[in-house]
Amino acid sequence: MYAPTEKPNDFLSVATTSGGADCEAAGCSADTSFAPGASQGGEVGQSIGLFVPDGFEASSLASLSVFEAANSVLGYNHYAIRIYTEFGGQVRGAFGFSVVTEPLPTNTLDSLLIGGGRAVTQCSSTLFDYLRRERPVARRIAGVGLGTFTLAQAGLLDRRRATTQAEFAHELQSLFPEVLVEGDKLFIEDRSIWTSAGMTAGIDLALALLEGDCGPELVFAVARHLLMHQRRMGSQSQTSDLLDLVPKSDRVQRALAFARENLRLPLTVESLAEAACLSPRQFSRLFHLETGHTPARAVEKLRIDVAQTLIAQGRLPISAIVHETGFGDRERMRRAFHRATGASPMAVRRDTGRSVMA
DNA sequence: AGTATCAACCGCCACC
DNA sequence: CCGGTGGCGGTTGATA
Repeated sequence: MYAPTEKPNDFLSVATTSGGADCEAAGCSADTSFAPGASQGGEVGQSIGLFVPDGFEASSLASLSVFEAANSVLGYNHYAIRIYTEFGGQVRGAFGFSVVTEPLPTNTLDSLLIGGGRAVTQCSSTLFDYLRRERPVARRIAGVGLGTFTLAQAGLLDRRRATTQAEFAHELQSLFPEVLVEGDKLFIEDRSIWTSAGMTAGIDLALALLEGDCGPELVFAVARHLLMHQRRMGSQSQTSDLLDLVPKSDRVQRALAFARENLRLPLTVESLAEAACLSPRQFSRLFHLETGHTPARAVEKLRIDVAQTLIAQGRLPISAIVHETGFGDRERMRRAFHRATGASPMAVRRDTGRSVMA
């Protein structure tokens, strides 16, 4: 659960002077009315900072939307959200737009996220010194996507488990042999250092940070606010088969949406075909053509994915998860898990308990 | 472990 | 003729 920070905050005053429109768009209102350490509605605010290097990718900013949404759901600024560069001022993203930033604060940050990008050149040694200095002070530090490389270069990931975008995992490992790279995970936490894969995995990481602060109920509300179909756990593979389920036609998309929303129903090919307004035969054919999966297999993958998430959360008994995911009975779910993961649901629960929250 | 049943899948063909 | 669609029937695999 959330532990209030006792640290002073000298950077909030900077925010009122240098926080520009870009900063406000990311959720940090220039006239933010709360200050960490002071109560509002019985809650204490926390500072979330994102460091962006020159040439950062826009997806680095996406993780901030989680904390912005949390503020929106809560109805007040529980999180003070800031974007930083080494010395403040404008920084240019990989795709041409600029963001107004503040200089990195000292001894004040509760959580620091590090963004990255393909176009990012060498970061300065001052930054690495800063990260090494802040690591024991900040409650948690996270490398989002290629930001993992910055943490590795600063030596923060030595003998720690870490992940990054799958296509750069090999490079990360060869450049930094001391890092225990797990290139297929969505996100990993190892002793308060978090790392994630690229793109939307940063959002999943941010949701996990939020859950640590405020509990699962707020996370569910924020996920709904962000119109996320389902949350993904860190242990899930970046190359999850679910990511392949991106059909081109409206009709197959309708059927998939129907399946996601009605996972508890039997979901036969016939019922999915009806949702897609196609004959079962044509639906089957089209579905396989567009997703590379047969309808029954895709439904099973959806069920397993949701079941894995619920199992990892550990809040529901297996029998309730069986019902929620439409498996019908424990034996069917156990067999489906064994087919997909080679392990039983209980083994997955034990495994995720170790690897996600370790 | 063996068996019956049924849904899913897929090749083929016909129709529009 | 071609592409999209639907029906039929055999095979396969999961389940009871």
